[in-house]
Amino acid sequence: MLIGELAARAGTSTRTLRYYETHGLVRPHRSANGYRVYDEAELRVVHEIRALLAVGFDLADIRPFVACLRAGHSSGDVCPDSVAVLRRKLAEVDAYLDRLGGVRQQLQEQLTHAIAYREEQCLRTRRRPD
Amino acid sequence: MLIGELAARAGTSTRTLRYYETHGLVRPHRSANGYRVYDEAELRVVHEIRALLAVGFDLADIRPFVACLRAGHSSGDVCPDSVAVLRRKLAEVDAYLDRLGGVRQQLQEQLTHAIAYREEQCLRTRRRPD
DNA sequence: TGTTGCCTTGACACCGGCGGCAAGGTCTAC
DNA sequence: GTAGACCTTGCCGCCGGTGTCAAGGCAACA
Repeated sequence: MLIGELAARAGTSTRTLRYYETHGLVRPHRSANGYRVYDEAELRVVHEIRALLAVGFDLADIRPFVACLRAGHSSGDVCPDSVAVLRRKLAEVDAYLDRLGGVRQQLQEQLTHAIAYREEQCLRTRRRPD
Repeated sequence: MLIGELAARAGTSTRTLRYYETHGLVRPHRSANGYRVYDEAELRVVHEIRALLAVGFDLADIRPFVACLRAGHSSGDVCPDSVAVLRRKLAEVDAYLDRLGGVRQQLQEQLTHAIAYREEQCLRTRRRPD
């Protein structure tokens, strides 16, 4: 399979596949003319990468999952390094949820305050019309 | 007040203040020698900018708040444009919280699955030790 | 007069995941 | 033989807020 076909089947671009390669995630061999040649298993790898990116992982975080697949496991999740990343990411997400909850609350308060202020101004204007 | 003093008092850098200026948020006048001169009110403006940045606003979102302060209001929140931004941001945060909740759940499931798989492998190994 | 310490503008660097273009090689079909 | 569709490497651009450096002007004090 050449790079264009893999890109099409994985729903991404050739540019992206080359980018993953420079980061050690995808590993084609080369045909005599220098073209990248991918075997079927790489399709699965690319899907794993895309799924994890969609969740918010960066490429460095994804590496253990790819290694896990490459080691022959049917899921990229089950190797120790992957589990460690999953745990860390879960903690990060929890922390971010906390922070975002605080932000939400602050925004809500600012909004409430602003609206109350505006209504008060409105009433005051009615009482003393220009 | 020159730029260095404002930076020190606002807890930021001169580079940052100049950057805000290019984006129309801070407005110094100039002394005869070309130096930026800030009056006291600008300190308040910079604090407003920094507070909103910390919450996750970008500079474009912050503009109405600064304009509101500059219009003489004691809070940057109370003008219509600021309220509109607050509403929009609140909606964005809510959407993001939703999405992040989904991500959290997916991570949790992957983790649960991986751990279950590993335990099963562990037991199987015990039953058939090499 | 020289040093120090402020100020000025301008411009490059960073991060991450690509998009997109250029200049060129390769393969296939007509 | 030539058109077109693929492939190659390499490099710039983007986004946003800031760090940092260069080269120079200005103020004040010894």
